[in-house]
Amino acid sequence: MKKQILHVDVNNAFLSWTAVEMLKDGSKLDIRTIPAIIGGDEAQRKGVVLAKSNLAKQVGIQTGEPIYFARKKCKNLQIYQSNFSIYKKYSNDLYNLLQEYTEKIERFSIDECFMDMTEYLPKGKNLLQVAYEISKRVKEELGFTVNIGVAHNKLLAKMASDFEKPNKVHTLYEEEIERKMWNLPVSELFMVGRKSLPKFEKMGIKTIKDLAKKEQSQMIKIFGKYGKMIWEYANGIDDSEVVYEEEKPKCIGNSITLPYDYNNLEKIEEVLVALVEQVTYRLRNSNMLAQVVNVQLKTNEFKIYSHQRKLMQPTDNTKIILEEAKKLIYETYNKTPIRLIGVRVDKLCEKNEIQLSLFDTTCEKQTKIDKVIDNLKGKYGYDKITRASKMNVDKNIKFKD
DNA sequence: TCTGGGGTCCTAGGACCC
DNA sequence: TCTGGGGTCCTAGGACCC
Repeated sequence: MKKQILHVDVNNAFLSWTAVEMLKDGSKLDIRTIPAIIGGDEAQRKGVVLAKSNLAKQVGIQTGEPIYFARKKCKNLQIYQSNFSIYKKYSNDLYNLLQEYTEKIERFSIDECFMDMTEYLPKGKNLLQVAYEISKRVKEELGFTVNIGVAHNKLLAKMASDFEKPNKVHTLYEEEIERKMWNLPVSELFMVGRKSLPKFEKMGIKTIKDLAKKEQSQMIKIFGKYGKMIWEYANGIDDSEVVYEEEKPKCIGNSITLPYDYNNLEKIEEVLVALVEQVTYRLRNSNMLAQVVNVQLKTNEFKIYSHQRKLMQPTDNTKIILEEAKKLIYETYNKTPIRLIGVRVDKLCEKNEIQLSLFDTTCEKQTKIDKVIDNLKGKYGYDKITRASKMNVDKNIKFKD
């Protein structure tokens, strides 16, 4: 039986949600109707475009580009700061509304959901009618608009939701692939990024149809697994399921671009402490243990070095992970100016999956300290409680909760 | 490029085992 | 050692997504 899939994608999510929040706060201005972007803090060297209004898009502003360039393209561009706690709230509002239609919802990102409606179509309604109903309700009840892709698999639903925007519903059934999808440039295909584009061009692949018409064996020969996947995508083939049960994270990371390049291991270490504290806090909150610690340094020339090491035992202990991270930093740092520092814990496992007896007794004291601090953070706010070491960190750096 | 931050997945190469 | 072949595990790096 064919699957009945919807892909719901919020139009200009961060910008729309900011607009709705501002209107709710009494603003007379709807920033969706002017050239506007959501961006990071330029003073903190995080000045990239995170979202744009349609008018900003019309002058050629692109997501991910430096605000500096965006401003050049548009003199009267309005720039608003991102606020992820607001985005999370609106994302949840959307998810709750969608849940009235099916329990099989995959939260693909903060602003995108896949819905498997196969066993959940209401009597007398088809998939397309449900899509229109959702579209209308989201706009009326939540105040922002979505694009909805209607198809028989996830890939085609996702491609469909990317057609004309905003506030549109599009179908992409198998018999429509040739007419609606094959004429698009191959760069529009999901999972075709800027690195593979030049390679495709050399092979004479310009459109999705060009890719679809290549021999699959040739694509596999050149690109391996990746080649197989995108050839199937170009042909509208995708049998993956909507993953509606919440999955445990596989890694947890935190990184920060520094306000200026660091040349000094001590300063790097101070930042590292704050990053590790946040990562291990989240790790404990998710009831997981880490088996691998990874650190990452980005130089002023954007070269990225990373080092990782497997731990003797899985842990969620701040001190153990910090010690490992410090060692890794010593091994990674080669005295070039550092632009970004990152810490990640990897190969996570469930806490109850492993034997805790030995682990518990060897670092009982540290575990208790972590617990006390976590409780205080939970009670008074993450940023209100801090270890003494973090007090020394550059006052210019704004860490995240 | 004056180029963020959070993830997932894949691959190549080396170490080590029998 | 002028050293085979297959398998697993580990690390570094890179591609892609939003």
